Amino acid sequence: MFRLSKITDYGIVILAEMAQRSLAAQGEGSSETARSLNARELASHVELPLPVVSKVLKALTRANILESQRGTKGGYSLAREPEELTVAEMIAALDGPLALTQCSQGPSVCDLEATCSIKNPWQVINHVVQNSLASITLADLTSPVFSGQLAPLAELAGLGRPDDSLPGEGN
Amino acid sequence: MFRLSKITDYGIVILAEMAQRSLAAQGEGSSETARSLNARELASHVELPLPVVSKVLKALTRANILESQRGTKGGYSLAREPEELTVAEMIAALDGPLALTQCSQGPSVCDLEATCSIKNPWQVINHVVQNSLASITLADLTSPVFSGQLAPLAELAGLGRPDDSLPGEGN
DNA sequence: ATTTACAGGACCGTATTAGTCCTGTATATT
DNA sequence: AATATACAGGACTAATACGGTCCTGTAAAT
Repeated sequence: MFRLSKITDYGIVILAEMAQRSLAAQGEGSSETARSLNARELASHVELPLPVVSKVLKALTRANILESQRGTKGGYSLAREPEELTVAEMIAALDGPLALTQCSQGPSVCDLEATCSIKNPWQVINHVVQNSLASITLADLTSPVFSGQLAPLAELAGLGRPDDSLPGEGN
Repeated sequence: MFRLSKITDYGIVILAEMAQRSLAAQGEGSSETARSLNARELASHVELPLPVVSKVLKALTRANILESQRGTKGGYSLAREPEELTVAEMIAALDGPLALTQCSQGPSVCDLEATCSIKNPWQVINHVVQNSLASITLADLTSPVFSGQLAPLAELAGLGRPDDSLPGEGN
């Protein structure tokens, strides 16, 4: 169905929440470093079950997107500034590396390798998508003036050809 | 895992095959209209089981990407010139419309709609990817000088930010 | 009338996903 | 030190989706 997993979806929601909180904390004159939030707090803020949130947080920590602190006053905090964290990275951390089709993963993975004549093209397509996702940061996602900010990006994608797919509801 | 379905993968291979054949037919001085190929022929050319190929062909026909002819001398042919058919369309036809996350599909599909603050951003991300895919045509895929042809496209994607995701094998 | 080939589903085994839970380890407090 | 808190890393299960096959019907040519 060409859809991201729910875990990834949740992950981005959670990261957006964290980015906004750290922003708010800065705004009210706290110290620069964002306070770390524990899994329970985050779960209640995004209204998702604790085990799910916990799973996501652990995965993001393994991917070095979050930093964790154990113990009584433990919790999670962003390992980087929101401007430095791309959507592509978040997806790679939670959904695995982007590989739209088998042969994009590397040689000898696809059964059709011998007969298929479009290996390279698929790999390029992969890169195009990858780079699209790498061009959007967590900061972009939480920015209140988001649509304005992303306008150049939309243009970028539009450079190719007008969007003539998705022909209405004709399915 | 954020991967296209095999059906989609096959579909693009099949379409590429058809595009190349119609090109070859033009080259050897046949009439302008490409001869239609039946499912059996196509299956043997791409070395895939007939039922699978048949399934793909039917789906592509429903999506108006192919035209079908029934009966003894029946078969399938491209409904449009390869230059007019985008990868985004092929994917939409076989994998369903691109919706990276639930809330991209439309209002009231996502459980988190009330609390989630990043609806629009997801939709924009969706569009960026969509437009990337819409910028590549079937003709691009079969072109022998493909990598050269796509260079501007790769640049296009690179405009955003260098590809800093996929941090090696660090998973 | 018969043969060929597409149309449109139903169907089922397998693999993936979503979500929960359990055991272990690090840290802060008392 | 003992205890409570919170993360780390898996194992595990039910539900879902996917891949692939097959069956019945309809259109077209001989």
